[in-house]
Amino acid sequence: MSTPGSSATPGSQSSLREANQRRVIQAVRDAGAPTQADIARSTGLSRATVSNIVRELSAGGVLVTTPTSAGGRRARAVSLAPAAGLAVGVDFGHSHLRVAIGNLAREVVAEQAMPLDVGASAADGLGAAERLMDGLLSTVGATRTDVLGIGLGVPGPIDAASGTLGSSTILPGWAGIEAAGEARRRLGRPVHVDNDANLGALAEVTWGAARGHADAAYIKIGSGVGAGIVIGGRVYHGPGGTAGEIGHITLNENGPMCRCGNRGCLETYAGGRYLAELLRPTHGDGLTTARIVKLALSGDAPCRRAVGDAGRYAGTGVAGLCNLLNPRLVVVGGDLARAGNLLLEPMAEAVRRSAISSAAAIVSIVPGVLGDRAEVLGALALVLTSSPSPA
Amino acid sequence: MSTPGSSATPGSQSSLREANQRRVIQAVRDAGAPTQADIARSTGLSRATVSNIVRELSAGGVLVTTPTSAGGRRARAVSLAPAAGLAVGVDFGHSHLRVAIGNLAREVVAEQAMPLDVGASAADGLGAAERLMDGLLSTVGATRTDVLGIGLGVPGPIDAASGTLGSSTILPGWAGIEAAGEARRRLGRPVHVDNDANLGALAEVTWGAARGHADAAYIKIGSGVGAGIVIGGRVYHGPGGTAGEIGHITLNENGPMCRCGNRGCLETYAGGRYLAELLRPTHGDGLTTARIVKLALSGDAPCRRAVGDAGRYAGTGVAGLCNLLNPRLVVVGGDLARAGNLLLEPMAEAVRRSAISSAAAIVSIVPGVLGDRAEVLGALALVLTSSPSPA
DNA sequence: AACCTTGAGTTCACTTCTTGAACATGCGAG
DNA sequence: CTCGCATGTTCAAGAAGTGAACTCAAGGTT
Repeated sequence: MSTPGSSATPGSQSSLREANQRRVIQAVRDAGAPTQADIARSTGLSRATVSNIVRELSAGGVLVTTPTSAGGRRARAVSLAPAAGLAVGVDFGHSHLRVAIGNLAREVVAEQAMPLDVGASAADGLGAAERLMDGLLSTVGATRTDVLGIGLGVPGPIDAASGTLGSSTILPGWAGIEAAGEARRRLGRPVHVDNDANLGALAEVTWGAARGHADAAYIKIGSGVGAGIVIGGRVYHGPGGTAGEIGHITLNENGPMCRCGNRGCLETYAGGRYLAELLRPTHGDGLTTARIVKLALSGDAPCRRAVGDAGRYAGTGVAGLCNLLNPRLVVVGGDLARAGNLLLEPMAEAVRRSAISSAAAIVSIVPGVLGDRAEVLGALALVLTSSPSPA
Repeated sequence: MSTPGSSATPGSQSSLREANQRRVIQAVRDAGAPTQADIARSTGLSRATVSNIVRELSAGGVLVTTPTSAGGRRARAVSLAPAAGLAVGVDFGHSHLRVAIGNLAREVVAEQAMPLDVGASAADGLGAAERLMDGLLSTVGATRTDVLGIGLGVPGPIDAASGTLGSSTILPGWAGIEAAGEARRRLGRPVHVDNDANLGALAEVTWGAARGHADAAYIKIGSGVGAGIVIGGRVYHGPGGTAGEIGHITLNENGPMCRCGNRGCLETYAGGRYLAELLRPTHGDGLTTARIVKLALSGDAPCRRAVGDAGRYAGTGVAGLCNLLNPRLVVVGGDLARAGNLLLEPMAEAVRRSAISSAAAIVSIVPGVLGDRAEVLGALALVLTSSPSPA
């Protein structure tokens, strides 16, 4: 009776069966709504085996087969049972809160954003998230008990294992908060946490520009700079849980002071908050990253220059990443990425210039396709991939 | 007839069988010379299965059972067949050639090094390796047909998949050579190639300082600078096959010209060849890395300073690596590492200083324990782990 | 000395799984 | 309208793991 999740003794036939069930579920997850034949091809299993496993998992309520409305044969799409549960993604940005609800078939069924004060406490933020989530759930006729898990995105370094935020987070009200536990207590459902860059990477690799790539890097350039590293199809967190902090590699020993306590970090040359500082003499106070991008796109010379330089510096850092990890694809996201080629061109140029030739030759620097939804969608994907109903 | 090594399609029964064969072999390796009952207990497999697998592998010549000399029943110790096959590791350094022979029990049974001219052609080098290998084989009473595979270590970037050397190799006579194929033709046995840093990483993780670590980095500082990155227990090569080129991350846009064509690469600040350049005014021509280390250890002030500075610069680069990958362990090897704390202290200090605090806090910078044998042993491990008879 | 206990390794019947082949089904192209 | 063809299902055969029964030998017990 399809008891996935439970693990049989390793090496036994039933463990093989379970492994193959996981393979099938993973294939469905990866492909969205494949046919059984697709699954057979992508997993390498025989059609017969796939047929058996799909029947079992359908009986167990894990998968559903949609009889191709047309009524006939020719492709019965298999997908994860939507009624089996919902996933909630919550993204805390530096000035906004965004919540999305999706089902196991990876369809986003509801999504909403609202502004949130940077200085808000963790309690305030979670309270707002709670209300937003409940509101969205009621619009889709569901309740909290339908929620399999909640993915939480926070800016700044976080240990995904313990769920504790580092001190250098962008949200001062959150420093040192054991975010995962706190959210679990308030929301009453399993919570998974990760930082914004890792979630962006997860989203882009699941739905976006890096789809189908087992190895890739996602660079988020917004107010700060961070990276999500995808290795073997999964976001790599590293032994310490905070991998991907590309924003704080040193470009210049004697450079500007960074909020992390070092000097000359990449972030101080490419992060939106530092660009605002740079542009203060010409543009005054209150310049946001979004505004800088807008001005740059409309031809404002200082802003164009600032964005271009940010791209060059970011490219130098990415070149280092390319030397170390030799990826085929680097996806660029975050607010500053909305400047398009104003940012990407100098960035790609810097990579070609600074990376070792064998690394520069194979890497493509492309913009993310999910925009400011990347983080919420990643939070959603976090639930769908990390605590899947059965996987 | 026990065709281990060849991998069946994942998910199939035969793949399960292979996995269980590996389990048994691993158990034997871990325990030394266990009985079948011991194996059954430690693997969780049934005694019947163990019996079958042991019979197969014995017939295949991989395992041997010693009939407890006493003649009777009661514990037939199982061990890896020493004669089942040998692995050969070959390491081409910038000035030497080193060959080691090991058996499936991971014991090194013969090892020898000889000087080799830097300018030697690939054909010369392979010829010398051939003679050295044959000589060593005869000393252990074996022939080439006993060799299961040959691991080849070369300095410089190499695509492990295609086996072609990049142009920036340290050995000019090898540039563009399709090393794996060339060696296979000459030596007539399966050949696996990788670069020196990756092999050092593999060796340290298999036998040395990083043993038991699934994630770690190995930095080789010798004439050049390179890294081997271990992720999930395996050396990570990246999509392009040349990951780990830490020697060519840019520390200074306007720094010294590097042989890779860029300027201010880490290698130009920490690589032995550049230190020799730096010390030319005080010490004249012909300074080797080994000599610099020796002088530094014996108190020569310029050399101490040069080594210390190299450590600081290397540490800055390693800090970037720590920010990106957040490892718990960084092993330092290569000729310059023989300077011990003269190099490691400033290096660790630079990491503490330049890496983000969460990354600096958890990382240990330790010296490798395999010295200049690291690469050969890694080449040996390459054979034992990548195409192991069955392992 | 004869006997019993105990654990090791093997054999056998049984069950679980995967798989290739054969088969039914229905959409598209010609 | 028919044929080709890919899809999904069923079936029998083969591969593999497992518990139980069995053989075997050492070592202690009576």
